[in-house]
Amino acid sequence: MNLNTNKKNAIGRPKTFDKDSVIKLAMLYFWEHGYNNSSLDNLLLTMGIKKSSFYRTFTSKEELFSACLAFYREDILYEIGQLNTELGAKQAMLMLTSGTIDELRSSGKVKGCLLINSGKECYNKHNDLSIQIAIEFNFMQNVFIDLIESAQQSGEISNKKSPKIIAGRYMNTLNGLVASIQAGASEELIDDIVESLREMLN
Amino acid sequence: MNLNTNKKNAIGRPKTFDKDSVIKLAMLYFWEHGYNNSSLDNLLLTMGIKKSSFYRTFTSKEELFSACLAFYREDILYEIGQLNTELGAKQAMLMLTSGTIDELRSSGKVKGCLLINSGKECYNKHNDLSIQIAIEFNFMQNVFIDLIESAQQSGEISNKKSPKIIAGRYMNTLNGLVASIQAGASEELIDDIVESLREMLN
DNA sequence: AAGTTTTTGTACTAGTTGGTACAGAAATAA
DNA sequence: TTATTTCTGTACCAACTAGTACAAAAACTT
Repeated sequence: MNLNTNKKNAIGRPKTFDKDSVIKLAMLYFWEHGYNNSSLDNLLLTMGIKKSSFYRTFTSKEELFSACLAFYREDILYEIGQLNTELGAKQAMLMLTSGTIDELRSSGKVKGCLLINSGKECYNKHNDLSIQIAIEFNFMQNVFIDLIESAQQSGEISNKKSPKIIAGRYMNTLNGLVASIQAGASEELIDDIVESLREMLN
Repeated sequence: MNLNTNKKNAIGRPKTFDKDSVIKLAMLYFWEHGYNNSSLDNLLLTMGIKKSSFYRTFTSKEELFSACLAFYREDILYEIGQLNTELGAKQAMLMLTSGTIDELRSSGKVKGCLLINSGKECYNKHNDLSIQIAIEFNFMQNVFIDLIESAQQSGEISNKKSPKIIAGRYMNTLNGLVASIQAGASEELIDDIVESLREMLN
């Protein structure tokens, strides 16, 4: 993707970085370290741009994070879409769980969902961000509801509860699993919650 | 409780504050604001003591928080014990859910479990605290397992799954509920997760 | 070459952070 | 009164925070 495609004949020195690319890098850093624990200096290092360039492109750290939340939503949406066409809706949903466990086994840690992490972090403190997080969260819920619905229609899932209920409970349990892991849950507890997640999609 | 009971004849000016009392005040502040977002200055204000007195009693903010985590565990343990003798084990467990919903309805917010909140906050960043959180978390899990077991024996709960599994899933779902609320979940989603929590204890 | 735009680099601001140092007042026992 | 201990108050410290200001170099179009 050429970042100057639409500006081939622009006057002056051309931009040397793509806004979306640095947003993605920032998003990954935020995801790993959290909003408050991501200092602007560290973000600039991972984005590979200087402070002056940053403030020419973004108005504040908060606005950058806002862009990252939107990017995250789009990114997940794309990934889920890929998994859905490759493996089907049920397996796509199960990948959310197995991906978390794989991450834990390989790195010893789990990052969890950026929206859930940020929801906790911004709750009470960053009102504008909390409002956006709620919007993104509910958007994602609807994506998962559609997945469950199509898995029911294709017969992948025989559970007759409404897609809304299945999706809500599944995602809630998955988010609980991440919290439990991060609080130091035993292998035994983790394994059983994973089992309960699998049962939900039968 | 007289704080000088065991020091009636101590030489010098007697202590004017009780260590446990200020730990409790600090715990409540940490619980509401989180570890990183609780500045020492604000903690000192709520504890009602001066910096010099603080560092005479505690060695650091981290050590204070460690004491708060232990206090929290003991506090919850006592509260659960009270509910257990007053209402029985099943109702005591259900109170964890209804208390969360009551808190949401009356204040518009939920604090969640201090251990879960701190687990997320300290994960990757404060190793010593993470270790302690894991210990406290697993201690609490065992408390809930005992409650489920006694509720099964008394016939309050007819669910035949093992107490470990029921307690694990119940607490995991409750922690997920808090995360969902803080991320901006709809009333409908909240209501159904509460319903699923009730079903678990049938 | 001239004009335009984005880059880098350095320096700075004002506020907050956890923690230290120390003087002096207050409260007690002996 | 004296010794002892804890209290308050004030003044620091060094590190870090998000954000600003501005000069100069670099890369492009015309």
